[in-house]
Amino acid sequence: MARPDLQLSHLQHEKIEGHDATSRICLALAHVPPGRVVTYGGLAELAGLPRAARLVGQTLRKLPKDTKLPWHRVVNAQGRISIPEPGYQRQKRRLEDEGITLVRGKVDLERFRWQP
DNA sequence: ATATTGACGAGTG
DNA sequence: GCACTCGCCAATA
Repeated sequence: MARPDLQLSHLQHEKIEGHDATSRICLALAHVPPGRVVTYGGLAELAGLPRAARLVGQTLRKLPKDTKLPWHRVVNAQGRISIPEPGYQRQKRRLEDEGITLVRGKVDLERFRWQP
């Protein structure tokens, strides 16, 4: 992995192709707008890596704590937060701060899923 | 080079 | 809804 955490300013107009898996995932993630969410599998597809949902999880897991990337906008296919405490609370808080509410522990994907 | 490991997902009972 | 299995795939060990 050449670049574990790319800076947003460097991502904006960069092409997806030609990067390693980690970079492509970060690039795709940087495009997910506030107030919307994507699933791990969905992000993998956006990154051009179909069926690499687990790789997305593995990649997000090691992002630096102070990353500017919207890691919190990624939930699992059931709309549930997929990380253990204390991360769970951190992510939930961040989502709610963007107006994304969790009903019975789940995000309503019908309403908040982002589709470019 | 082989085996294990998941912030996963779809299918089944 | 819950528990389990199986397939997936790159990173790690």
